[in-house]
Amino acid sequence: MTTSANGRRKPPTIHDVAREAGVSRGTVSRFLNGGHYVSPAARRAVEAAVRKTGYVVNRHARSLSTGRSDSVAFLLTEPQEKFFEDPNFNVLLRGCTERLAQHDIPLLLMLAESDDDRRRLTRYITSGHVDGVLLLSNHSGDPVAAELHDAGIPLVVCGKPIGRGTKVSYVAAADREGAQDMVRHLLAGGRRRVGMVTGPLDMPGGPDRLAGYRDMLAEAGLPYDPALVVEGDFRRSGGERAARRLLAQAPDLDAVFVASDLMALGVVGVLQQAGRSVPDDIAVGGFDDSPAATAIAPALTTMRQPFDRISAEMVRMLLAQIAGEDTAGVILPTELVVRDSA
Amino acid sequence: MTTSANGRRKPPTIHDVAREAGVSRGTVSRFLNGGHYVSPAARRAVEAAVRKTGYVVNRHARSLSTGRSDSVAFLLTEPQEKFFEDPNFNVLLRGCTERLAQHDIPLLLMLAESDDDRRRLTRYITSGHVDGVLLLSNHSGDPVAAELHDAGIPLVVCGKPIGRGTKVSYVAAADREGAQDMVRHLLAGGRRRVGMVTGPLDMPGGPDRLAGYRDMLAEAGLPYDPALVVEGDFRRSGGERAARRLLAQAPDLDAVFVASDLMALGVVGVLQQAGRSVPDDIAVGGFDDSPAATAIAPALTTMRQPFDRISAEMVRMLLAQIAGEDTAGVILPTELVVRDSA
DNA sequence: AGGTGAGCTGTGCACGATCACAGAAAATCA
DNA sequence: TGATTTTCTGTGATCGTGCACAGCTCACCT
Repeated sequence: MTTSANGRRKPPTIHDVAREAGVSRGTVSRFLNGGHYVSPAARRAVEAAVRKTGYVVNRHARSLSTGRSDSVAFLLTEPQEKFFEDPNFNVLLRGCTERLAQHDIPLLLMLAESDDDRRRLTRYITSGHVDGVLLLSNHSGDPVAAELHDAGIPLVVCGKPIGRGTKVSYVAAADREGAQDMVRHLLAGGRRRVGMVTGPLDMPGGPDRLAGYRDMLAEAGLPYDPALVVEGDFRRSGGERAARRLLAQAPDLDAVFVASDLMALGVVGVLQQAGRSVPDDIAVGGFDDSPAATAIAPALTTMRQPFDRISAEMVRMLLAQIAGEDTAGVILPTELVVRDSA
Repeated sequence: MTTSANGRRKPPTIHDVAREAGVSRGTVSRFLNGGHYVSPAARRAVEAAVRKTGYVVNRHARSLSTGRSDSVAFLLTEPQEKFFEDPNFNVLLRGCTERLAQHDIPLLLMLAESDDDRRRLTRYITSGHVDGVLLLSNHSGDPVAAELHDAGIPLVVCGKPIGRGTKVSYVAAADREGAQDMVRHLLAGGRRRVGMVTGPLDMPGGPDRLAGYRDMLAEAGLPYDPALVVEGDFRRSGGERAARRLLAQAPDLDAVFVASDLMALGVVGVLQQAGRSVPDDIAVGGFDDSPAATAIAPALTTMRQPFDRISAEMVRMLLAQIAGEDTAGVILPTELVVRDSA
């Protein structure tokens, strides 16, 4: 362990360990990677030498040699707050972290808000610093997914991509069917003026949940009334805005299907402030079954997205791609969770 | 651009570019790193060759050669939600990202919740994958800071470390003086039963803000009443809990100094629910001047932490350390922002 | 005894870049 | 003009690993 001019230590190499242990580089390398074909005596000597020298592997050298980096990126291409305020995001992130941890792979969170960030991180990723990318919230116009895919970087996006552009792998919930189930539930409760707050229509989950809503109206023989539908942004504040518009445009509505729980919180709040009782006057159905759903009164009736399975599937597919296999899209079923709001 | 057996492209190297451009590797390398000592003709040829081959630098190889990785970690060693719900965190993170962007350095967010994560990421970092670490929220018992420091990794922590352990660089606000200013303001408003909700006493900002509070009580000749002081956790829910305890222990209190805005939101909410008017019955002073401070009624009187300067200073110090310089601790002044709550 | 295979070990090369160095060409100066 | 500097270029050597290969020892089997 030597000291360089500027006072920063120069870390020991595998060579130093080998010399210290009285064995060759190859033996040390074998010890570090699984430990097969290493005699007990050599093993003990190397263990001691590693401890004594304070050796840690140089990942640049290892990666250069193996072509792998043993790390994965979790890429966000929208303003931080949008994710951070969303309990679903936390669940998803934690799920992916834990699954990857089982393979001893660290997850690096990367935030790309500006175009400048986007370029910098794309370059960073394509230059090999991660083995693959988990991508959240790609707008239909977002070029990042296509760029990474074209660069040959293993990639799994969360949510079914909108534009039928490049053929990227994705994991999504059954948005259309889930929306159908929820609206069916609202109608079964006797509601007839059922409004909807959609997600952004250029984002995963936007159009499909709207389509499910229209499916059920048609099946029930109810007309589609544009005044009953408002586009939101998956944020709480967007839900509040949407609820105010709905009350103005269609004061007689008796139910609302809201395309995310976070927006639903905002909707319920505004409805209550306006003197409407939930669910007596207006039933509210959410989507996600996020932790926030039970944090308000009345507890939110919602469609559960299987976030555990989604994150597990995302990681599984990404690792498969990294291993050289091809993967396609996966759609997982949702489940109606009936609570008090509908 | 060849295709390997499993269908994954094998990326072009600097050698391919050199051959394509009809120059040597050295010339290509010089072109990539600043472009000095490259003739106009060679420059054009290399530019064209890079475009044609789709070359991107292999950062593992570069890092192995240079010893630098040109990336920095932002390390969080507490549960995600704790940061994500805090608007201050967003400001700080964005500030650091932007400052680093000016040097074209990507910021990698790393979350270490479990001990297992902590070990994995420490290993990842010490094995050279980042040039330095910005660390948030280190408890006094948290060994991460010491480990990284001992491993010789450039490191700057946010907030003044509690335990006088290792000598790590830090950037902090003037917690004690800021607390003094706020309590002085409350006393100047005629309040005499001034309570306090502290931060965790084993975290930066915890003990010092409490000390400032006691300073001012002493200066005003008021006794220190333990019933007026409750320890919080810097979270909104913790503020709510603390407020309920304060009301129970000291129903006659007429002011509260809360050690963070987020907790103050919770405190104000509980006080109002209990029928106390803010600021008429009870004045509330916060700390941070987070974006949340103006999101409630009454708008929060608070101590502004100069987050812009804090993030700028953290990045400056980290880059200085990476360049081989030594850095110490920096304390930046706070500023009283008088609004409606006190 | 001789052949076979498994366990273990060391050596050389490759990974893809940077960098120091030496030498050639062009520009400047006396 | 020749001497000197400046610009430009190509060639090893190097960074610290992993991996293929060859060789060596030892146990086991026929």
